[in-house]
Amino acid sequence: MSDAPTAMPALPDFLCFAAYSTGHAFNRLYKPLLEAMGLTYPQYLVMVQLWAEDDQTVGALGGRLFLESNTLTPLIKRLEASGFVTRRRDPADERQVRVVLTAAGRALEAQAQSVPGCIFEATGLTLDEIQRLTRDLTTLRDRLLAGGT
Amino acid sequence: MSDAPTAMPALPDFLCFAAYSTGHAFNRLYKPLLEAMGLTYPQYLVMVQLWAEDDQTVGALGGRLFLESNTLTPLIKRLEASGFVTRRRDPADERQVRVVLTAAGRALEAQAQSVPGCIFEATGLTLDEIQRLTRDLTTLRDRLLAGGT
DNA sequence: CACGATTAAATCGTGTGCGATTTAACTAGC
DNA sequence: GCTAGTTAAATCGCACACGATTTAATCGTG
Repeated sequence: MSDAPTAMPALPDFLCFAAYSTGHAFNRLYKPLLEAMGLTYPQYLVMVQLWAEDDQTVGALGGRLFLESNTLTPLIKRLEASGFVTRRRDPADERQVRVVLTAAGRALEAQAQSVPGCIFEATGLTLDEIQRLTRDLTTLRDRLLAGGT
Repeated sequence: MSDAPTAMPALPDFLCFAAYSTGHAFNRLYKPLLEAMGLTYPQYLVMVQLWAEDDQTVGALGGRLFLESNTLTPLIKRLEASGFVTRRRDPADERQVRVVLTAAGRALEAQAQSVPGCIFEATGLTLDEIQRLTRDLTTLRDRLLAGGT
């Protein structure tokens, strides 16, 4: 095993800070694009999932986003208030709430088509570089989540 | 230039989501370590800066963290309430507030010595891999921040 | 069938992030 | 040396995150 750092490193050397600040930088870049559609970034992530597969439970959405109902319930209620989704208890299991797109929610996908391209341009990276970085980060994230257990 | 994606990709393919979720995973890993010291993760980032150089203005701290006074002022007030820093107007320029470590704040650095090592272990990466990923993310972040102008 | 254990959402409180505005202090130009 | 413009913090409102708890529904075992 390599040596762990002993002295306190400087801020720019923190991998955690690089991830933290890059996440916020993405959020700032997305904000004006999504604001035009009436979405926040976490709301956009929920919509992306519903566009891929409609009629999902809160738990299923949260499982892929690594978020729980304490965060998702109010977020989805705001999506409902905006008219993009409806929420209803699953008749087969009343514990679960199923989230379903409205016509307006489905229509939003067309407007969102240009968003990934805009973000891609701003990264200044090639598709290969993006894929590698995404893979590396995903691996790291899964290790961190496993280590926290 | 490479082609930008046209169809809406799936969630795991989003680089932004990889950064977003990795940031949260780091936060969850840090939480129990920092909680024992009475800090949150953003508060820890401020303390790391003050340990490197004491007596900084809110603006200087925010410049390196990419945060503004709307976020930092209440955060630093909580650090003050916890007894780790003091805040006082700079006599030479009363617009600025200088943040200074207390004895308790300086003492906390010793307790924090083990934190980077714990995080390093959890990443499962080598120092080289960490440095490369940190560099790649920092480059990306700076491009995103520049693009948002 | 009963009943304790488990599961899914919702609720609550605290602490960020951040756009927008406000307040106070400095600076520049006349 | 006065005033317009700029700068630094602070304030305000809203939307996440998340630990902890609560509520309601289902499951498992006898």
